[in-house]
This record gives sequence, structure tokens and C-alpha cells, in this order.
Amino acid sequence: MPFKSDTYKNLLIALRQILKVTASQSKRLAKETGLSTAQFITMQTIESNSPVSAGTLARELNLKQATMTAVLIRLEERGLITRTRDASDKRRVLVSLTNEGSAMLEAAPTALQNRIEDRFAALENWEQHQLLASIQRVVKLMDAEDPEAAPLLEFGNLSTTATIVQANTADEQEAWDSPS
Amino acid sequence: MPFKSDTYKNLLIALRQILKVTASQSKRLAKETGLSTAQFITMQTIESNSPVSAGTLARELNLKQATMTAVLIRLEERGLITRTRDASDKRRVLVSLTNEGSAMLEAAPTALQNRIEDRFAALENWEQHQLLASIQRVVKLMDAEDPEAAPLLEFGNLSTTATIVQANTADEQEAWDSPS
DNA sequence: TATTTTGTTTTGTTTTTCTAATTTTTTAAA
DNA sequence: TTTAAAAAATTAGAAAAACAAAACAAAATA
Repeated sequence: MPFKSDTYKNLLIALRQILKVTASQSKRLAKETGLSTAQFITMQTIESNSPVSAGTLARELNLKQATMTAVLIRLEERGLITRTRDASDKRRVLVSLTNEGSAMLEAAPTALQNRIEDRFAALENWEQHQLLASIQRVVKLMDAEDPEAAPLLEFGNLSTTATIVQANTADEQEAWDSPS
Repeated sequence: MPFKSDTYKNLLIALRQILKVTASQSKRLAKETGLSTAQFITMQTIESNSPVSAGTLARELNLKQATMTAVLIRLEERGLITRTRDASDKRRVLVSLTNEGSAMLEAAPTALQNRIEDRFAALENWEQHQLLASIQRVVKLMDAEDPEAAPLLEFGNLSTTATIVQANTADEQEAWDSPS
């Protein structure tokens, strides 16, 4: 039986708490938009990756293609997304948000997220970067070990959102300019 | 529309990655134990809180009581848990793992988690504490804002597992002894 | 060309998840 | 104390999620 330090246990507890809050948030937002949780999360993932193939979505969300197809069909029936065959590879189905779908996500009440963001923004710049570096370090600890996470290159439409900052050990950290 | 700094965007990306890896892990373990994901996560939560009431479990997992009941019934049918009325409050149903249930969790392949733990253990002591402090700081950012997370007191059976370490701002940090 | 691989869908089944209503027990009020 | 309200769990019923297995078409490879 492996020895677990208190520090590690507390880390797991904290991570579980993050998981819980995040799940709770998603459910609340889903409910307020009148979607199921799976549908709402799918919408969010499409938003930041559009246009994206059904298979990529399934991989991103850790679902089987069959499950993804069912969810997408329902979203399409509601007029929130479009599914079109990729012209250059007719096996693929590309998914995008409709105007209505975008509008729905825009309208989703983000008060909670905004408060979180405001709190983060209120931190000193160096501290923001330190938090980010730490989280990315945790990602690295988990990430490199997970076979299914490995092939994932970018998450999110990076070209239009953000640049991945390499996770550094804290002793490599130096002064950082505000990136934007 | 709120302004999102690159640092914040990257934080969200990293958090989503953690979410993804965690979900992937749970699904894999569930599959290997022959349970559904919901059943497996329920088993884990029972393990660290046993004995625990059905309602507490539901709150912990962000599920409705009715949903929880359904999951618990299936676990009981498989002989993995027991459900007994609380003697001091006969409305409550207390849930515990059976020997078989414990054995199943013990047998769950934890190679991945162990690798993560090993990696964490390989870090310098001060760095472990810094990571923990950072994660707990993120929890605090999210946590205090979420109405449903607020009433949560302890997560996990703290008396037998770990002591909550207060999340500090980095500039309050000092040398830490190895806690165990 | 034939074969294999890849991407998606279809089919069929189990499980999850919810809402609404019901039962039992506890707590609080009159 | 009796009654009313609240709390904890279950039941019933229905939509959706999730999966495996099989089928299908398109693309890549031998």
C-alpha cells in the first residue's frame, strides 16, 4: 500500500473540491439554459473549437462516438448547431454553432464565473502567474501519465484565445510582463 | 463583455485539462471494475466518508436524492454496499461498503495514480507545499462564490486522513516541516 | 485492386438523471 | 399534546446519456 503524505492527501482533497464546484456550476448553467449538462458542455466545447469534427468532440469529452452523435442530433434538432460533411474528407462531420446557439451561450448567466475572474484579476500580477504556473505544473504531473490525454495538442482555439505558457518550476520564474 | 487576460484564459485551459484527465481516469477505473462511472465514483465517496447518509452523498456528488437512491440500490444489489436505517434518526439511511466492496476498490488498478503520486513525492518539499497552497488558493477563489459548495464542511474523513492546511498567499509562506 | 483503417451512424440495452408525488420521521408551533 | 411544517428517503414515470456491437462509407495503404 503506497504511502500518502498529508500534503498529497490535501492536494487530492483540493482537486476534488475544484471538481465539485465545476460540476455544480455546469449543472446550474445547463439548467438555466434549458439544456442537459451533457448538451451544455458540448455547446461550450464546440464554441471554443468550432468548427470541430464529431470525433474530436467525443475525444475531448471522453465520450464514445455513438454517444456524441446522439447528443449532437438533439442539439441540431433544437437549432443550436449545424452538422455538415467536411468537403475535403467526407467521412468527417463538422459541427458549428448556429447564431441561435451562440446567442444562447452569450445569454448564459456568467455572474459566478465573472466573480471568480474578478477575484483572480484582483490578485497581484506576479501572483496570478504563480498560480497559473502551479496549476500547469499539476497538469503536467497528471497529464504526461495519461495515455488518453497525451495526443491532445491544443485545448481551445488557441490561435484566437490564449497562448500556452509553459509550466515552470517556481525557481525558474522571473518577472513577467502583463501579457495583454 | 468582460475582459479576459491571457493568464486567466490559460488558467481555465489548465483547469479544463485537469478535469479531463480526471474524468478519463474515473472512466477507466470504472470500466476495469465493471461498474458504471457513477457507481464507481459513488463507491469512492462512500469509502472516504463511511458511514454516510444517502442525502449527504447526493449533496457531495451534486445529484438529486432520487438519483442517488437508484445508484445505491444497484450497488446494494451487487453486494458492494449496505444500507441501514440510522437508529437515532430513522429518516436517514446510512451507507457503508461491504467487505466485497472494499476489496473491489482495493483491487482497482491504481498504477496511474501511483505514478502521479510518485512524481509529486519526488518534488522538493517546499515545492509540494507551494503547489498545495496554490491549488487551495484556486479553490478559495472558486469556492466562496458557489452557494452549493459553501455548506460543505469537510470533504473526506478528515479525522483519519488529512488535516486541512489553510490556503495562504504566497508571501505569507514560510519554511514548512514535513508533516508526516 | 484489394485490404485495412478511419469517421460516423444505427441498433439495442442499461444506467443515469430528473421532476413530481408519497411515506415516514423529526422538529416546531399553537 | 396535538397539529403543522420540515426533512430524508423512496417510488413512479420519462427523457436522455452512455455504451457495445454491428453496419456503412470514405480514405489510406499494401
